[in-house]
Amino acid sequence: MTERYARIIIDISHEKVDRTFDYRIPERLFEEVSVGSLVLIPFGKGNAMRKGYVVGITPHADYDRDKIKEIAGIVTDSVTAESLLISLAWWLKEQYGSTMNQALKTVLPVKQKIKPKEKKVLRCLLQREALLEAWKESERKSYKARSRLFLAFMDNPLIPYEIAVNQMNLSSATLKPMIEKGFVSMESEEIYRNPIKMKQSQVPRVLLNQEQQVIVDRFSKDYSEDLRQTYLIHGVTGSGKTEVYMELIDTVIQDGKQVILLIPEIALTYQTVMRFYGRFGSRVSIINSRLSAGERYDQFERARNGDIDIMIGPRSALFTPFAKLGLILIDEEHEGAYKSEVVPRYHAREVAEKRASLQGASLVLGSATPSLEAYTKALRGEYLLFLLTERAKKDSRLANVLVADLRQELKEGNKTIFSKNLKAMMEDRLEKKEQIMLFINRRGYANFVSCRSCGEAIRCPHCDVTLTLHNNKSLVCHYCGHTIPMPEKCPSCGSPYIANFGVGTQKIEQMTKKMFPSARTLRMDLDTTKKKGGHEEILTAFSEGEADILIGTQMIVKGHDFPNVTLVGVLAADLSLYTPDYRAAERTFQLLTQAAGRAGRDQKPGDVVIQTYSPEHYAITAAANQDYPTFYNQEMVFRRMMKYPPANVLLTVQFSSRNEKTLAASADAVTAYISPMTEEEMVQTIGPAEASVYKINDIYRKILYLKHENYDILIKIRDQIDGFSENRPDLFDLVLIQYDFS
DNA sequence: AGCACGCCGACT
DNA sequence: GTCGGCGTGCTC
Repeated sequence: MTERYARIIIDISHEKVDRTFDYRIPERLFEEVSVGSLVLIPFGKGNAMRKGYVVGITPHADYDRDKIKEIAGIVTDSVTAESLLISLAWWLKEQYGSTMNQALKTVLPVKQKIKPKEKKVLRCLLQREALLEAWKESERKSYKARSRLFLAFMDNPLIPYEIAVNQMNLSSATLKPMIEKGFVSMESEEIYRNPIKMKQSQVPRVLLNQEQQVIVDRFSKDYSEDLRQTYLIHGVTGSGKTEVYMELIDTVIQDGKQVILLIPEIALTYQTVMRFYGRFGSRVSIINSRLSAGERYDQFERARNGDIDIMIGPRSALFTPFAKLGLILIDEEHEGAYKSEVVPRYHAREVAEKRASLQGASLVLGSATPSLEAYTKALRGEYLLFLLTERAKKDSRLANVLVADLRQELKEGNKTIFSKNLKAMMEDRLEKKEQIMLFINRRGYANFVSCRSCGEAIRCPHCDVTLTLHNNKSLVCHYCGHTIPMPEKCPSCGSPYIANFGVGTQKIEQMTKKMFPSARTLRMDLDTTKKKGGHEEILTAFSEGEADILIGTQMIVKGHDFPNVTLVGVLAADLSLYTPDYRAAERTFQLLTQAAGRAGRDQKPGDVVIQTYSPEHYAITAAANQDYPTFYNQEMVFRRMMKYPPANVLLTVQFSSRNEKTLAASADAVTAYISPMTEEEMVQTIGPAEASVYKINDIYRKILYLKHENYDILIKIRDQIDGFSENRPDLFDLVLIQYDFS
């Protein structure tokens, strides 16, 4: 007789039980129990019934046969969304390499806290006299735990249960008899949270142009015919993708289904939010990283209860527990923020595809500069591609782009950061009272400080990077935050001639003020937007015309509409082009295209000046011509030649350790161990090599790259590495191995 | 989380 | 000796 066992996670959130337990599946439940099921199981000494999630099914349990208990039953009441998310967690674990717990925490972030709405409180039932008496008694008998509690009650008759357990180290073994004796009572206090307050304004429905209408019509037709697939909308900046999204959302919620809209956090501005509120009112909810765990829980709860139909948010909104999901939209699909930086290192696009297929939902991706991955799939016919080539606003045209060759400028003796053309155009716009945006892909005052005598750069003692000068008085490490005051003289040779190199936003601002003394400038970078709402504040000030020139990093090129901006200057396009990353050209193209899209959003024509030392590079010429297909073809030649994604799958294995020697030994051992398999399967192996920043926070890192066209083979190799490292604690106890697929 | 076990001081 | 509080460890 065959037996089946289920691997189950107990529905209690506590570190100690944060793992799987095996249970026998009774034959009568063979049909019903599958990965993702929510089941009832007897747990612990008292066999108390608890909920558990089935995360795996095996024919053999690796636990003492006699001690294994049986699943008591299955929980059926309306848990579809939850069990679906559990199976999604399982998929995440398999696909990206993490533990089931890490995957579950990603998918059910609110499971961390048990019912945050309810807060348990201990109330003292003794009067002052009796309390004093009880305390003396417990002191005399040296009942330490009780004594601590009584003492605390003297100050306050109400003590949160959590504090009693965690800080006062009281256990239920102590509390239970005290409750029975009537000394204390346990109460749960309801805490009501205010829902987000937003007024609903009536936004007039915009008439779609023909290109937009084509998308809506096709989607609606497919949707009504129960055809679910992935669509890629490639729309130039300002082509009105949001209007299309709203129509698609409308189609789906009219059908009684729910919608998730993913937006990069940085683009989740007040303006955007208000547009959706205006159209869909209180059926919309928003999550962002500033919400507290409780507020977040509430929003997910509202989704679960069916109080809302639309969830808008960053990556994590993907796990909104909608039971009847009909559509997932990913705006700015190419954004790096859609890739998780922590284990499991999932990509929202891939997870969205999986979730959509699990729940029978459609997926719509939108971008002005699609990722090579998405565009490749669209060309292969896996996605349905739509184009939006016109700007939605009447009379608004794409900007004229001019590329300024900085090598030439230098030859002609121009040592400022502004090329002739840019300077002339800036003067012209200031004259006309039109606005200018200056874009630089760096923050801080300068890249690094170095000595002109000995050439030594000042470096972070914990990380393998140079320190960055801030406000001309302190040096900050951008990796670990280590800060020292700007030294008077060179720490290595003592020479007083030390100075900053490179250019940052602060320096640009200073130089701009020098060159255009009458212009009012605003600066926007990580430093000026650190405080809450700083972001919004600066953008609002600029859009209300409080400044003539906005200087900033990446963040100024996202989203916002500034009708009065007619000139955009990209000061050094090369900065992102020569980073040690195979995506450098793609990212540069995207940034330049987005930046160019900021100019001339209204009737007034716009100009863009791209300053560069590599005017002939295809990422720059293609961006200047707003020519995505040419860029795509060129870049794909490079990716195919180098076997980089999306031509191949790239598995990055990162080894990290505080001990440099152990690190090298373990990385080499792994490489040697997998070499028979990599040779047989023709997997291209690079490394192990030191990471581009070898040391961060005193932890050394080495990288091993594996390339192959077949995902499954790389997964097999990953599993081999996992097995190997588990069997060699001598090498891997102090080494952390992390995987990343791209 | 919640139960049981074993340790240890207090009381008879 | 016994009783009972307290801290810890385990739960398939």
